[in-house]
Amino acid sequence: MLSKKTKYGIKALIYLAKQESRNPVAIAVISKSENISLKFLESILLTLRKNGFLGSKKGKGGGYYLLQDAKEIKMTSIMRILEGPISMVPCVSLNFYEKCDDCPDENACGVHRLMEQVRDSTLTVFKNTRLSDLSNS
Amino acid sequence: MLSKKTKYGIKALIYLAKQESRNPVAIAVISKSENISLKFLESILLTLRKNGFLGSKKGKGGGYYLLQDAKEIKMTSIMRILEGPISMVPCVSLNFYEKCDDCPDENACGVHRLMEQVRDSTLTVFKNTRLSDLSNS
DNA sequence: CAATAAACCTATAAGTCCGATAGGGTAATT
DNA sequence: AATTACCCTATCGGACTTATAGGTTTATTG
Repeated sequence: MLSKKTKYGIKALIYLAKQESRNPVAIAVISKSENISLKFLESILLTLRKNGFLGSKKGKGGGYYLLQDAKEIKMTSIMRILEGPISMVPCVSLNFYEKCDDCPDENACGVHRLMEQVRDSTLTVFKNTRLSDLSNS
Repeated sequence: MLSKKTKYGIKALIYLAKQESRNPVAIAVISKSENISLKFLESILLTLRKNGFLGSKKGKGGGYYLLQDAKEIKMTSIMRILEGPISMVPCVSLNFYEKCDDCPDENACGVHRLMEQVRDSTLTVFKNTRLSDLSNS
């Protein structure tokens, strides 16, 4: 399941990508437009800023803005920051690998092989989608 | 994330598919072989039986066995029984659809469109994989 | 027919994680 | 100086997952 954190985060990024200028947009504005709890969104945008996606400006007229062009932002990187692993199982994760307790031999494990395929197909979608693909139209 | 319930369920099904005969296999046997908590596995096999995947036999010499040929069992149906929705978001689910609270127009939602693609690509994997594909080799 | 084996069923405990809230701190504008 | 809006930490309630406990029923076997 996609967490609301990720869902809201992507929605906010799309919102910012739709802006014509790169003027800061206040959290409250995004929050109202997208029906997202203000405080929750606050924490999400904070992590997006800390991870280099967003810049921020304090004080009156302040807010968040995209640091890169939406065409340059791959969904893989957004997903990994907000959601964490893309794989359904840690033993198949490229960026968040963990061994299974129960499984003595990954190569002999059918679940492992199945989940590798799922990971690859999902990854293909995220790799081929940029933020701009979601904000246009 | 794939729940342990699903992971264990699939492993048990693979184990049963690997049996040469269709003689019943006791839960305890599978539990030990696959390092799965006995009681937990018990409840998983029970739901698999109630959903028509497994038959069971009580008493001494009893256990569980596959009802269909492993070639006939699609991963989609296993996943939907054990894990529930295949989509990452309810608003995109074919079998477990739910509307989003926040989203006024699904077609205008970028997350929605992205997750449709993820659903389709994952679904393709599950549709093209049968239990026999995981138990052979 | 008694003993045993193994599936069946319900309840519940323990733990974890998510979503949300609270409350104040800090920096920039007016 | 006052206001605005981002920054940061802590915490809470609820939901879900994993696992355990304990007993019931059915079938086999000696």
